[in-house]
Amino acid sequence: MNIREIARRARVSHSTVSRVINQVQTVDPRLVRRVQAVIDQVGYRPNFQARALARGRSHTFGLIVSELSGGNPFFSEVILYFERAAVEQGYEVLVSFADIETRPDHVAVCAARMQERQVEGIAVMTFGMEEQLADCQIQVPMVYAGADHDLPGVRNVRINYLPGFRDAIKHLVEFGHQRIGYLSGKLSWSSMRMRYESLRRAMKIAGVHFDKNLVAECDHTWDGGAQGMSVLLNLPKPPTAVLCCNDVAAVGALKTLAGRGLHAGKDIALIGLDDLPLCRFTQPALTTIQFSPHELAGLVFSALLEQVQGTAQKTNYEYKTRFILRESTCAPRA
Amino acid sequence: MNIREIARRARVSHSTVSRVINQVQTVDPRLVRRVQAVIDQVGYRPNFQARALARGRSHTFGLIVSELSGGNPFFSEVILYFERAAVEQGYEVLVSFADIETRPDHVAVCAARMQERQVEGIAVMTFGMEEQLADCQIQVPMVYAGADHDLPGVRNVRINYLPGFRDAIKHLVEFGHQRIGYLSGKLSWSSMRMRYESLRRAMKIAGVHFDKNLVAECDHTWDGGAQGMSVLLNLPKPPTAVLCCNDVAAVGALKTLAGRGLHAGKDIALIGLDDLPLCRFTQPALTTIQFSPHELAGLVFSALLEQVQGTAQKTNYEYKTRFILRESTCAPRA
DNA sequence: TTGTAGGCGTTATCAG
DNA sequence: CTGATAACGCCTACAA
Repeated sequence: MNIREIARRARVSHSTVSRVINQVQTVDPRLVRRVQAVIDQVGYRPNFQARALARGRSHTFGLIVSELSGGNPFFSEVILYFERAAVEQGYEVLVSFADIETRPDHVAVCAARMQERQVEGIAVMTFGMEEQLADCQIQVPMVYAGADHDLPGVRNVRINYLPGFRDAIKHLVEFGHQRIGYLSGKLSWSSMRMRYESLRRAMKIAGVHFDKNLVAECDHTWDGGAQGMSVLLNLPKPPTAVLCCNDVAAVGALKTLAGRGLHAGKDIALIGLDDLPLCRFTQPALTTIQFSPHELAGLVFSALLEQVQGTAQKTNYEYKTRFILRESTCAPRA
Repeated sequence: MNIREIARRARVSHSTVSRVINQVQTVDPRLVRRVQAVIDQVGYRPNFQARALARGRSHTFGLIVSELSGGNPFFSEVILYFERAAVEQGYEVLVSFADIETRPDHVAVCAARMQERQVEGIAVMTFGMEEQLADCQIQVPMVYAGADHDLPGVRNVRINYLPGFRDAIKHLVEFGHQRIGYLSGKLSWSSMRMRYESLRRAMKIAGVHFDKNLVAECDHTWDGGAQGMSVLLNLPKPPTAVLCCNDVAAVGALKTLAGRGLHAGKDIALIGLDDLPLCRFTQPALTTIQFSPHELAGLVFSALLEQVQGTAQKTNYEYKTRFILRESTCAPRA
């Protein structure tokens, strides 16, 4: 069923059908009704691909997230809210999971596939393994989230981790903590480097001595957090408070603590990052640094839309983290 | 940059370029090299939309999940594995989140949008609110996951909850439990009805008295689980063991227990459903009924592919749940 | 206001 | 084996 068949049945030309479909106001109301009747009757729906081809616009965006997202609820929300924003603006979303761990070029592969699909823009939310794209030939507007340096001609929604870390450290210092540890993700990821740097700056601002030995570079996963916390606890003088590179790692850390009969918020202070819905349901409820997938997805989408529409006024966007106080912190324990 | 421009630069006809792109073997090797050189040089990529239009195949599938998935890691894995399977077969995936709570017709709206995009098939993984689609005019193959009855002309990957529930109940009965409670999701969802029915059957098989008063119909969310557990604990004679409609609700229940100074695996037996990665990291590690998003996504994708290719031999597919023993159960407490 | 003709980028069917 | 030519379904001047 196509536009010509509708035209035949409604005894008009296919142009008229096209006009009716596109709500062109200059069509005779009687013809509109006649055409619409046929359309409704046969349940006709315009072919988006043909439309895109003729108009030269696909009304589709690409969204690349990292495959590690699998177990991490953060990304599922990013996808949800990005998609929702897109649909509101009449866009569709092509999602790709880039296997950035084992295939360094996978982001580029995904981007290339999307480009074949004529996406009008691509949002890259892999948080730290995106530099590889700098050299590959992508011809459509791209927006990154959380890249550590602005690539030429590419928009980047910067993540400002400092406010969150600063208030977190301030909070710990008020409790009297001086030995503050950190469960870092792999520092080969730029987002992990940024978090690490923000922590250092926050500690400097607060005037706390930064001890490199209290940093465990693990993996921003459940298991990674569990292992990292083991490492910290096995130190001759373990930290009295620990920040984590994300909530998932923090929950992993909680397991290790439990295994040793320790309680966050009582024996040790623990702080996560992301503010997953889960945080409200751990024992104790996890104090964290908010990094809202909802807001971030909205910001990235807006940035991409502006790029595509050419209405971009701002040259850089920023997402500010903030500290969320719950129950997993406490004063240092002797 | 299009096929004609490549042709001009390589001094051949666009047909030849098309043949080179499509690896037609009968082309003169010298021409192949010449064309390929130009393609590489200008970084040309074929326009998938035009291709789809000409071929009459979009190589795209639609995947509809429920919007509630936001906070629930289960769906993020479903999307990941479905997409991965699709890409392996040369398909792309259009994901939609259906807001089935507040917009009863949203699944149909999403499906319609996908149809305009010429998807070759649609997978509906909303687990229980899909009946509304029975009457809407979708012209492409569809596969459901976990619908409670087989709709005409529509494939359904049945979820067999019984094995998981049967072994779970058996396990509890061996511990000596007789007062077994259940935290159900809304029974207006067919998947929740199916779980409920499977539980009843499992208890019948085990010869345990089924007490309707020990069932709390809440919501399959973190908060829902927390509230439901409150209801059960407030009963004059609370259950000694509780099964939950999913892991997220179980984690919510854990919070309520903690708030009352009770411990799963010590004071009360608690069993979830889904086997999220998170289960290994709760305190105690959550015993659960496995419902693997990975396997399910693979099964649904295969079913859809078979439908589309017309190679479907099986008329029904089944996913079997299974019991996963961890540490959140114990003998009943006096 | 309506219809005709041409084009979007590709594939497919023919002769040559 | 190659190259015109005609689809695919739609949009859009331009002409009527």
